[in-house]
Amino acid sequence: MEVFLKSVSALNDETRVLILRFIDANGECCVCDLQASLEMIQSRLSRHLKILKDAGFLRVERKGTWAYYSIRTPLDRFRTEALEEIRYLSLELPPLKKSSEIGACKI
Amino acid sequence: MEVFLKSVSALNDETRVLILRFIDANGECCVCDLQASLEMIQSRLSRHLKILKDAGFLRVERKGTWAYYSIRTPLDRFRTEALEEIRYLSLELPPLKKSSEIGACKI
DNA sequence: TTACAATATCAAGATATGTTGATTTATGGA
DNA sequence: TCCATAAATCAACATATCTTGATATTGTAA
Repeated sequence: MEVFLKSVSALNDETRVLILRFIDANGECCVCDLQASLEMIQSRLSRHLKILKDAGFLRVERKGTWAYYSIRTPLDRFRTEALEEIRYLSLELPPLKKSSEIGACKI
Repeated sequence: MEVFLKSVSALNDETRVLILRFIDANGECCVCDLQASLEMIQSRLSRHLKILKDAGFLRVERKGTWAYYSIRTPLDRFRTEALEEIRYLSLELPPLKKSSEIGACKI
């Protein structure tokens, strides 16, 4: 029950659904890319990324001071279905801004 | 997004997961059966049943003053997967008390 | 070591959700 | 019509969650 509710409550927020969808569509992203692309302040983003990670949807890989988040694989059946459902929601994704690659990360 | 979040938020409560699991296991139940079996006060149960119904998991059929709730069919793919996930959670279901059938419904 | 950049965490306030007891609505029978 | 029962809704309070700005942590380079 706990694990199930943790997954479900992680999904129960529009911001996190958007983050999941965005990373699903664009692949691995670092926090500052997400900040730039999704126009969210850092503490807010960091909080939601942690929730998604703790719920088993995301993994983090640290490279120096950067933290790269990506969809965790393999996902179990329910999380896979949830992601699939999110994949076909009609929501407009902002374009990816790769601030980390062009050295524009000054947040 | 709205529909998805409505489904997800309906699942995001231990009480509602138990109710879904109970009705899934026992079939159509009236509110007073659920009250007796799950030992919940009427207003609490009624609230959660409404949320599950509005989220598309349950349907109601009224017979006189009784309201019978059952799993809505057909369920879409995501709701079906969610229900399947709930079906295999290790939670102990209380036995069904069919108070409505033996005329013991005096709540 | 010191400074700085990227990320994480904390504290406070705002909003949403769950619980309970009281009230209301709806249905059927006297 | 009037009453009783089942169910739904309301109001008040408690608890949880989200947002923001401030602070702490971690890694890199001078």
